[in-house]
Amino acid sequence: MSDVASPPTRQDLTPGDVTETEATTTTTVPTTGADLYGDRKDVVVVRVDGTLWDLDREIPGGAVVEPVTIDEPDGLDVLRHSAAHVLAQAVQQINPEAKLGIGPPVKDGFYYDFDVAEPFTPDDLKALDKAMARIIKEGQTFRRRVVTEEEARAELAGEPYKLELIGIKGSGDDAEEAADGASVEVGAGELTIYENVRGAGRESETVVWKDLCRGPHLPNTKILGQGVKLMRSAAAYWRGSEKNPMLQRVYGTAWPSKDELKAYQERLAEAERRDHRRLGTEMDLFSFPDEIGSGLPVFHPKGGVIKRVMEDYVRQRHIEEGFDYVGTPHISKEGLFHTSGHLPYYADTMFPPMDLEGSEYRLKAMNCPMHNLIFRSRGRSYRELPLRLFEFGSVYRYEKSGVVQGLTRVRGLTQDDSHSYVTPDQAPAEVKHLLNFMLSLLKDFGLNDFYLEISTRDHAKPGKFVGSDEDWAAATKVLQDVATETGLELVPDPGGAAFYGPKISVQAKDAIGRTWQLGTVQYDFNQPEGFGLEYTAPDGTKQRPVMIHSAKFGSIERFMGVLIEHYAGQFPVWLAPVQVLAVPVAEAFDDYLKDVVAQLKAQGIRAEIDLSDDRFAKKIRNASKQKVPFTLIAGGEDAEAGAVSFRFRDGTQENGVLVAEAVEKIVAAVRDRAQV
RNA sequence: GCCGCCUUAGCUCAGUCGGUAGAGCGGUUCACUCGUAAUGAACAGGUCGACAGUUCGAUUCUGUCAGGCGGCUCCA
Repeated sequence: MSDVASPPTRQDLTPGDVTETEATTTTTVPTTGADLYGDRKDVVVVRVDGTLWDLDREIPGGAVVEPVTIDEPDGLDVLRHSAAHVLAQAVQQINPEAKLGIGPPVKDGFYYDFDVAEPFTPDDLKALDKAMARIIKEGQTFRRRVVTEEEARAELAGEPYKLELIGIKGSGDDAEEAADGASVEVGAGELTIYENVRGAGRESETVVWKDLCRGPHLPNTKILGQGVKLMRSAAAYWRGSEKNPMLQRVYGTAWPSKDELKAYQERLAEAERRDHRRLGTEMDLFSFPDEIGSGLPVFHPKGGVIKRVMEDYVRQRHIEEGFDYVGTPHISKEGLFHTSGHLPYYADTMFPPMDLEGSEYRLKAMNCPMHNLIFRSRGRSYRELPLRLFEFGSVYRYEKSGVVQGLTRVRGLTQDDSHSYVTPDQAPAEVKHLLNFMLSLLKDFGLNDFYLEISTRDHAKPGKFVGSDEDWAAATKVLQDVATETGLELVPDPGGAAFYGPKISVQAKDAIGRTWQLGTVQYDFNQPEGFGLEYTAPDGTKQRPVMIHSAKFGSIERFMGVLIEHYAGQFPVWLAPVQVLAVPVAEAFDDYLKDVVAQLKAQGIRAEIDLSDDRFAKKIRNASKQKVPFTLIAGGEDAEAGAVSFRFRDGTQENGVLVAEAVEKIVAAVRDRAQV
C-alpha cells in the first residue's frame, strides 16, 4: 500500500507525544523491518512513515518505523489479504483457465473474484481448502517486485481484469473510486507484482505464482497457519456494476490462530440460533404465506402481541412528546407522488399503478405526501408550529425479488412515521428533540449502544438531489450540529441522502455486536415547496415551513426482527407474548393455579396455565422452549403455604413466594420493562 | 433484477439409479401421571412447490414459473 494518503501517523508527533505501547523507531541508516523486528513473531509488517511495508523491504534512513502485529486491524487486513492470494493461487492451480479479479480483505475475512466457466460447487470449495492448506504448510515466501506499466502489461497479458485495473490507474482515476477493493491491487503509486516463492533463498527456489498487487503481505504463507477457512461462493458483478460481467466470488475467513477461527465460527452459529426467521417459526410469531406473496408477513397471535405492545407504547410516547396521531389510506392517485417529487426518483420501487375510473392509483410507498395534505387542509398559524403528525403508516415497496429477506427487508411494512412542520428557526431544536426522543425510545426497548450516520448529497450526482447548494448546506449544518451534540460517534455517508434533503440515521448495536440501521431524521425543504405549504407569520405574511421526517424504528417489522435477534427470543417481560405460564405439579393443583392466573389476568398480565395431560417434567420443558419469562409452579408445599414457585428462563428458581407477592413482582417487572 | 443452490407431512429431515413414499417432533384419542427439559400406545396427516415436456409410467429426467437460502446490485 505504497504512497497512498493514509490516516494521521505518529510521524507527526514529537517523541514525547507517543503514548501508545508500540514504540516507534527512527532509522538512521537503511534497514528492513525484518532486521528491526525479526525476533518478534507477531510482527507481520511495518508502518513506515505511516504506510504499511513488507518486512523485507529496504527502509531508507530517517524514516519513522513502527511494528504492526498480526492481531491489530492493519495486521489482520494483511493476514486476510495474504489469505486471498493463497486462495487465488489454489484456484489457478486447480483451474489454470480461471481469470483473476480482485481479492481484498473484508470484515472477518477476505474474498477473491474469478472469471471461471463453471461456478464453484461446495466440493470445489473443499478441494480449494485442501490446496490452500498445502500452500500454507509449505511456507511460500511473498516477494515484492516493482514493475513498469509495460512490464506489468506483458506479464499479465493473460489476465484481462488485471489489465483493466492497470488501465484505470493509467487513466488517472482514483483506483479506490474505480472499483471497491481495486486499490488493493493497484495503489496510487508504483505498480508492483507479488510472487509466491517456493524454497526462497535456496538454489532450487521457484516462483510458483504471481499477482499484480500493491501489498503488503505476510513474509510467509506459513503464518496463516490453521486460521483460514473458505466459507461460501457467490456471484458478484465485476467492479460492482450490474452492467459488467458476473464473476464468481469465493469468501473466506482468516484469523491469527485456530482458536480465533473457532470462536468466529461459534459467533456465526450463535447468530444462526438467533435468526429471527427461525425463531419466528419456532415461537409461532409470524409467517410469509406464499399465497400472499414474497415479503408480505402475517403476524400470528403471539407475534401480534409483540407488534401491538410495541405500537401501543410508541403511540403513547409520541402523544406525550407532542405528536398528533393521524391516519391515512394505503393507496392514492399517483398525482400525489408527482407533487411530492417521489415518482421520478422511486418509480422503480413503487408497485405499478392500477387504473380505476380513469385515474391511476398507486400503493403508498411513503406517508409524507398525505401528511402534507393534512397540514394543507386549512390555514395554519405560526402559533401551531411545531405541528407534529404521527402515524403507523402501512407502506408498500416493490423490493427486487433478490433482496427480500425475513422481516428486515419486506414489501409491506409499517412505518412509525412522523412529520414535524416547523419554522426554519425552530428546525434545530426540533431535530434535537426528535433525535433524543428516538434514542430514548430505543433505550426503552433495551438497545443502548448507538452511532449515527449522516447522509449528505453527492455533488458528483446532481440529478439525484433537488434544491440549491445553499439550502443543502444549511440543512446539513443543522443535522451535523445536532448530531455532534449527542456525543455519539458520527459516520459520514456522502451521497446517501434522500432526494429532498440530508438525513441522520441511528445505527444500533445488538447483544452480539451486530449493527442495524434503525430510525432516521430527515430535513426537508423541498416538499413544503412542492405542496405550497404555508403558515401565517406574526406579521401576517405567508411563510413556508420546513418539514422534518422521522421514523424512530424505521419499520415495526424490521425492528421486531432486530429485537428477536437481540434478545434471542427471550423478550423482556413487557414484550413477551406470554408473560406467565402456570404449571401445576399435578392435576390436584389445577384449580389453585387457575385462581392465581385469574388474579394475574385481572392485573393485565398475559398469563396462561398448562392444563394438558403431559407429565410435569414435560410441561417444564414446554415452558422452557416457549421462552416464557415467568414459569409459576405450584404443588402441595406451595398450596399449603398460599405460595407459588418461580422458575426463570435460565433454570434458576425462587420457591415459596406468597401469591400476592408473586403478583406484585410480576406486575412490577412489566411496569419497569424489566428483563428477567 | 443478476448468479448459484434449495423446495418431500404443521416443523426438521430421510428416500425413490423412473414403477405415486418414511422417521422424529408436533396434532388427535386412550391409558398413565404429586416437584423441575421428552410416560407409553394407537390413529390421523403428503397430487413429493406449480405448470408443461420426454416416457407405457414422472416425486425422480428436461423446461418455464413461484417461493426460500447465500451473495451481487439496490434500499425514500
